[in-house]
Amino acid sequence: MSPAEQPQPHRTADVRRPTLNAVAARAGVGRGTVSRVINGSPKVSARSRAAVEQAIAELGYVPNRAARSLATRRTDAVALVVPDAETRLFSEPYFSGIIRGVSTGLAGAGMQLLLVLTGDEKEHGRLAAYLAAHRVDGVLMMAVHGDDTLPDRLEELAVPTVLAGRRSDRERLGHVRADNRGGARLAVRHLLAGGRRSIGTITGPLDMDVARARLDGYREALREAGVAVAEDLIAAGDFTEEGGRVAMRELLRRHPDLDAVFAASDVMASGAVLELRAAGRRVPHDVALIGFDDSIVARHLDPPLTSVRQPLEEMGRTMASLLLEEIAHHGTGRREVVLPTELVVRGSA
Amino acid sequence: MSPAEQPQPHRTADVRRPTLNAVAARAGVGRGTVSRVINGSPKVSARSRAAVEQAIAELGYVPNRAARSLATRRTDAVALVVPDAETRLFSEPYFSGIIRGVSTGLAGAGMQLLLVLTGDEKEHGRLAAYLAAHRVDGVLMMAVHGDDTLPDRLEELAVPTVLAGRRSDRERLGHVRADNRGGARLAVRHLLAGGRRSIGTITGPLDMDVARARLDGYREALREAGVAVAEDLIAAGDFTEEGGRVAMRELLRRHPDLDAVFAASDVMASGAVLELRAAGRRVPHDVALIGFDDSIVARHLDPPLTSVRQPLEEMGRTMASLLLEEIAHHGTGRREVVLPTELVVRGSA
DNA sequence: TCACCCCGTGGGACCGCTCCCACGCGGCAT
DNA sequence: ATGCCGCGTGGGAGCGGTCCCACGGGGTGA
Repeated sequence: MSPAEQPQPHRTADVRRPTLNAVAARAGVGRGTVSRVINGSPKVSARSRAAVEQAIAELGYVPNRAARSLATRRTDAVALVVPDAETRLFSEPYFSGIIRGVSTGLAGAGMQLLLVLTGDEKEHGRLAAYLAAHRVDGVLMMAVHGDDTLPDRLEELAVPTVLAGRRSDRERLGHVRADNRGGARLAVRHLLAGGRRSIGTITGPLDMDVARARLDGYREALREAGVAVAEDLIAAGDFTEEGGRVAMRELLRRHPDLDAVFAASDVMASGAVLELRAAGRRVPHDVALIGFDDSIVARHLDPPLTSVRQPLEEMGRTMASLLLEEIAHHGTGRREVVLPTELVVRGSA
Repeated sequence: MSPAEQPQPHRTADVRRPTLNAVAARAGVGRGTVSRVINGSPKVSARSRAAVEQAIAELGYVPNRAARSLATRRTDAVALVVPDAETRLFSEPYFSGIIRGVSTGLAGAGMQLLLVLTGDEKEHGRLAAYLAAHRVDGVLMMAVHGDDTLPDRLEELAVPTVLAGRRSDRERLGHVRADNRGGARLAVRHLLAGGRRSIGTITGPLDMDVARARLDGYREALREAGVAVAEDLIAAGDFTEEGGRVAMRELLRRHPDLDAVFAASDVMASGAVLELRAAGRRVPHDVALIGFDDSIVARHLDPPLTSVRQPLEEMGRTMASLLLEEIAHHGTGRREVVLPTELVVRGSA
């Protein structure tokens, strides 16, 4: 950090809060005893405990986090790292849901949540050092890309880390993800159950694990139904609306007779709808359509989009608890948790 | 905080980071000098500075925030408080845009961003104490309700605070808001320019300042165009889709001949669209429609919704800088900043 | 040449907490 | 009665910074 970036020195309004010493004096006990009461140590007599608790209440004492942190070498804070490029994704329920869960999960443990939006990968070196340097007890990362090296750096630095989603199926760090494959299977089974047989899919970028998993689920569902998987019914999108539109156009060109599409995201599905409409195909009459994410656009599409929902809040809570565990018992954690998805049936399929 | 809530004691991996003392030893200078270099004091000879900077680089030294915080009685952190009830609003670009701006604005000053989701108002007492107790240097609050007392508590506790939006036109705390009135005026002028004359409006809950401001803008635009404001062209919504739908139905009942509607939010507009469609009115042919917020639903409505956009990221940045100023020069701040809105014209009007 | 000043510097004294050692005291076995 | 044990307890010694005082040395003016 260059000197120029330093905030100007100042002092906050000098209303000094009561210290642990003040509590001790008022309660007529030593500092050690107060500390024990605050930290719930059992080795305190009922009398002392009562006296201390009363003094705390009377003084409105709240422990100074910085002092505690300095002494314990803990921070009681974790960082939630969100790549800046993905902040438009904030707009998706994805982030809000997960953040909510994370927040709930942490609050119970008295942990603070630091929100860190990172720019490009160039910053990652600095960021890793920053996070490692007694800043936070652990790190949660969202929207990790397959080639993101920040998690590895954090691992080297022995910073407990939990990811939302994995970078690949060889992910070594602890992470939480939705059952993307299972969700895709649900979607495609639903299409099959509706009598559709020529089912295309619009995938996400295949260097992303989610995209691959959803494609796998598509393949599995067809296979288990004894339907041959035609490779030209698979079109690659990029999780954008325009990408979905282009992919849909391509699918229609290759298979004018197709009667259903599973899109690996709602946003791509919304692009597909536009293209289908332009091509004079009615949804769901001519072509049934299912998306993934159950995002806001799903409800507002015409017709409303059938979509696969992930248990976002639970994912967030799980991330929090995995991280807390990893923080408490270094190295024990590093587990992966897969949570079930669910099909939300609306008008489009 | 009850003892039971306390995290179990533990130590993070004891890879001790270099301290300021280590840097001093390595550079062959005193602690004071190192501190001066880090904090950009001019009272350091070039020779010492160079030596210190080299030692810092070699050791990979990063100052310990807790220690600094303890000594300075600052935290270099601010809290962003978001009412939990509103977290679904995360889904709106509103939050993501503002958070982004805030994050950018703070990063430059080396400030950390603490995300705090609060539950019901009952928590506010605890929260205020918590925030005041040396936790953060300042507080940013989003989605403040007119009757929210947390800001007042913070004010009493002399915690620098900046709000997103104001609670009423008598707001005493520093805040940043969009020119809601002006935005509404833009919308209604656009409808008038399109030849519409029987223009209704769907308002938000009128106990909210934004809602009142947008209604005021509606009235002003009509008045300045010499169009009489018919009170029965005003229907109250509640910023929800269903509310928008109900309000639209009511407007159609009262004024079957109406030819345009200004909805105080996109979400309400999306409800209105459904109702208009159900009533066989074509948008924009029979009834032109404009929303507010330029949210995602706007782009995905059919037809795409003309809407008023707020400069969200700039609002966030401004909030950050107001807060930093207030923190630096206690009491100087407490300003209000109103940022201009802009009409994004799409298919619906 | 001497007094004075100022600049750069080292290091002591905190900031408020936790950790842990040592101590006092009552109860039990000897 | 004496020794021993263990429970509660007080308080010293840090944790890693900042602040500020006091001090040495070179330059300036008398």
